[in-house]
Amino acid sequence: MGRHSCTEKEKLRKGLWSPDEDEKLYNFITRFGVGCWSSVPKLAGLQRCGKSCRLRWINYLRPDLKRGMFSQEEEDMIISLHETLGNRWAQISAHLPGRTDNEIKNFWNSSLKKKLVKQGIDPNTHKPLPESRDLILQPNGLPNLANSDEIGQEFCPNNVICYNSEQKEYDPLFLSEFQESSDPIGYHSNFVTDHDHQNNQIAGNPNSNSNYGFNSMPDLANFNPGNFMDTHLSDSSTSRICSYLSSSHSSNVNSHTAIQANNMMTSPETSLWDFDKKFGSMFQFQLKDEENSSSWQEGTSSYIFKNSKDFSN
DNA sequence: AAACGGACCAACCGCTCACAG
DNA sequence: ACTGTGAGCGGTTGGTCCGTT
Repeated sequence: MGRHSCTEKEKLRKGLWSPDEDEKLYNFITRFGVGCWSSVPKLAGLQRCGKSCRLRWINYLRPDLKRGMFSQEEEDMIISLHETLGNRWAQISAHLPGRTDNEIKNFWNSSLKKKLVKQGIDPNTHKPLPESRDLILQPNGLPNLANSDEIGQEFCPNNVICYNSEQKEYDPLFLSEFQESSDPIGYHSNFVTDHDHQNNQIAGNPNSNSNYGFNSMPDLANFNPGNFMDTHLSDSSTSRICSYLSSSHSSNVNSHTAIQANNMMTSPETSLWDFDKKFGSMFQFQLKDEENSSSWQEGTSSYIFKNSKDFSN
């Protein structure tokens, strides 16, 4: 007898989450906190398995998620942590606040791994590849000057010329790789400063040139809920917006969001989980009723989640 | 303009672990 | 000690986007 996925037991939805589902889950978790995931779908009125809800919350809806491009510091830290921890993404993500294991894993597989290979470093062992080039770049993108005697050209930060010393040929690909990793502001435009973080300006700011799929995000730094239009939204924007809205009363966005998230988790309302054991179906009714009573958060978030594509397939 | 291919990322699957009964 | 259940984790897949031909 093989295992069955949670969606096989009942007719449960799979695939991408709709804004409506996101809203239900977000409202439920912010109200009652994280408890027994297996009863979340029932209580929140979702046709999903608890596992799917958990993943959606952790990887997407959580208000303390950072999103946006990885900074050079984060990149270095991932490489360094991977060297000691291996593919233990959850442990690695524990060292990077606001980043999920899934996000780091994807970043590693899609970008960092290739970058290391091109730098002549085995991404598994973090040691130089046997056939690696003579010029080994450090994780921060700078050349390892310990080997500089063997390098045909001197290292010059603004006018670097790189040679494969076997062929003594100019290697444009290698050069572009170097620039990409060493010039985070210019070429990549993905450098995220502490200042950016503090002002929550990373995602959605068209000036930030984020190429991580948040191009349709609104500029949250200048966001005005009154002028908020449907066109500002994408399916990947909702958590950021909720985060913003949740914290819009405070000038210190990040700390307020963190406190709110913390309060959320320790909310006395989490007693719902005990309550559910006895009065599950009855409470579901009550919960639906409560959703109709509006608060600023529900009002704004349902406004947000209503938008976007049709996910009803 | 259409077809194609690669990159990226969200989400699923299946396994392991922890814990309660 | 054993068993069942739920949570957590890592590998993998499939859809979408975007650049190239």
